[in-house]
Amino acid sequence: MKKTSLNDIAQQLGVSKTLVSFVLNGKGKEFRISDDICKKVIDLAKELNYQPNRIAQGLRTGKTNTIGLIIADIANQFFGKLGREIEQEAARHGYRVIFCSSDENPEKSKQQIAMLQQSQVDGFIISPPMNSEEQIRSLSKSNIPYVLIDRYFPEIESNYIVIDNFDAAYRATSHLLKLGRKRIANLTVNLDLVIMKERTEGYKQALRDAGVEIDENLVKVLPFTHDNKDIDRTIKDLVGKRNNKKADAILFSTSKLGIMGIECISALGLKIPEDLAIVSFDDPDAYRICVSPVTVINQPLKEIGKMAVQVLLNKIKHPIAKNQTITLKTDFIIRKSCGS
Amino acid sequence: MKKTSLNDIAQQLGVSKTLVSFVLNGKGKEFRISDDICKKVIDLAKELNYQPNRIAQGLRTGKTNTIGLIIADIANQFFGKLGREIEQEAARHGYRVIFCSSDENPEKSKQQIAMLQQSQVDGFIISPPMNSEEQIRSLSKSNIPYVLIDRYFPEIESNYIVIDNFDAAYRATSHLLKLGRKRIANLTVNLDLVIMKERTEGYKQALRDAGVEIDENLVKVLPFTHDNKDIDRTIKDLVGKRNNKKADAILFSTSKLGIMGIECISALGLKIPEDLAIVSFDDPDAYRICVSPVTVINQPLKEIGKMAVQVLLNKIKHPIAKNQTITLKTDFIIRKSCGS
DNA sequence: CTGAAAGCGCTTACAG
DNA sequence: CTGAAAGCGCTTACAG
Repeated sequence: MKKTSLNDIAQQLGVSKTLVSFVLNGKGKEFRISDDICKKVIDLAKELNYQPNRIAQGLRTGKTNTIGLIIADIANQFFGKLGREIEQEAARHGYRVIFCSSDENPEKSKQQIAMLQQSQVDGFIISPPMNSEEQIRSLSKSNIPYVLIDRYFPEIESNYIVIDNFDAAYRATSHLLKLGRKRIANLTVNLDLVIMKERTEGYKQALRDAGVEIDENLVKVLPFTHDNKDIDRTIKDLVGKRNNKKADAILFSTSKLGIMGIECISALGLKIPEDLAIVSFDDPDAYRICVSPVTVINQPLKEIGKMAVQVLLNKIKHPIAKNQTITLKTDFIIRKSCGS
Repeated sequence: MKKTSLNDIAQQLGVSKTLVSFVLNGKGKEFRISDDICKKVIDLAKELNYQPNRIAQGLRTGKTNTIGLIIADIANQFFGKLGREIEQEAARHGYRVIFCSSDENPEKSKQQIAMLQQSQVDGFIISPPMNSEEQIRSLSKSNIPYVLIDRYFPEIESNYIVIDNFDAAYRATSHLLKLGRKRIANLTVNLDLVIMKERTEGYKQALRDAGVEIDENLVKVLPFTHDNKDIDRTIKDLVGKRNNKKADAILFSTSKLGIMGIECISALGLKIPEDLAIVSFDDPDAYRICVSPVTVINQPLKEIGKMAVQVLLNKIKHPIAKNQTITLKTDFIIRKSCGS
């Protein structure tokens, strides 16, 4: 059973497909097509269950109403929730979204960008992996609408939506200091991205402002491909028995680190917050039900997703629009992992 | 800067676009086009950074190499991980995937199916919400390739990939019985779906086989829109102070229930597993780091995703292929939430 | 071996 | 008010 096309409707009604197209696109009045004919067209379309072929439309108009989304990993709850918000906001505006997980791999994201371009997406929302500057720059050059989320490259003029990482880390660290922690560690990841640096900077500034000496041994940068073993080694390094300058708190820069970290800490038989206080970026489900629910820096995912779509659609509509750079504040949610 | 098309290449080289199309599709040899010309075409394509327009291709060939995926919620880690596997396997075969979250809402999934059909996807992978039988049946009627995952409708002939829910629940319940639990509750959700019934059936059969009387008061069915309050009430009902026939264990039929449940149990000051043993379907991160890491029924997500794509692509290639119905076994992972 | 032509299903100037 | 025609960028039978 072939799908019904505009032409089928036109022929059965003995009118042109121009007319059918006008009516079905709600331009009946604009072209002063008689109500009678309009009704006939609409009724027949419904009867034949006419479904417009969006790719034919896209080919003709150059607009597919599709957004390409590239994130690190949709199975990571941070991106899952963010993806969900983006999907929802996009749908509200009649856009579909094609999801791609880049695994922080610039080769992959490059391929995915090419693939999405071939699919004629109207624009991109990208959480760019490190070393993907060239790809992003080339989007700019080709005048393809895109907005970056979660990360950005200061040297490239882009639309982006990020959070105030410095401020968030500063507040988290200050919180630990206020509760009397002195040897605060920062566990982060070598994604060579400004946002990670900003987090560590905020952490250091808080220490400085409190007159606490910065000990570079307490700043641990893991490869972004870290697994349990890397974390395990690092945690042991920070709080191991032979260490006479043990850390008494850890600020995790990602929840992936945090979740793995908590597993290791438990395995070592250490108690949170007694032996070790903990704060982390992001707020996965896991943090609410673990031994000592985790105090977190929660990102406004709903807003990030919403803004990303809105900024992108605006750019699609107005290609000459100035780039928008939006920095959102985070929520600091105090639970039990820092003691009191 | 306009994108370069087949025609541009043809004109610059003074050949027909037929030829260019052949060469670029690797059919140079098949049509015995001279190596010299082949090379010229390929080189120029590279130089001009030619990107084939996939939607034009799709319009012409009737194949878009796109899969439509409809799941309940991509922010739910179960579907996030599953979606990831599907994306990955699809990419391996040159397919893209459009993600849609239906929120278990048949109205939404209906719209999403229509939208995806209009986008000319080659096939669907669907986790159908309850009351979506008609939509699924109509896909069958229209001969559109699709495969169901996680759930299925016994009365509709479909491709589907599910797990052996009865067996999984049976084993989990038996495990609790072996550890001496007598008053085992089953917390489930009123998704009027066979899979939920099978889970409860497996639970009941295990009780029967162990000679333990089934107490219907211990089977709690929550509305699928449940929030913390619903769970809270239910948990209190099961283990509240005034209850002289308290439950001593709970089998959660979904991890969403389980995560909320553990929050409530902790809030009530109850200890897992001392006061209450716990087993749950699915294995989100949260379960590994909570107070008492949770013993779970883990679904083989990698395999489900892989099979779903493979079965779908097979159906796309061979539209008359018989439907495949695949039931996979689950892993039972013992942690600490049941004691020993 | 290579090219001219038709056509996938739409939209949209243009003409009357 | 309505229609004939061109064209978006491809693929593919057909012809030579």
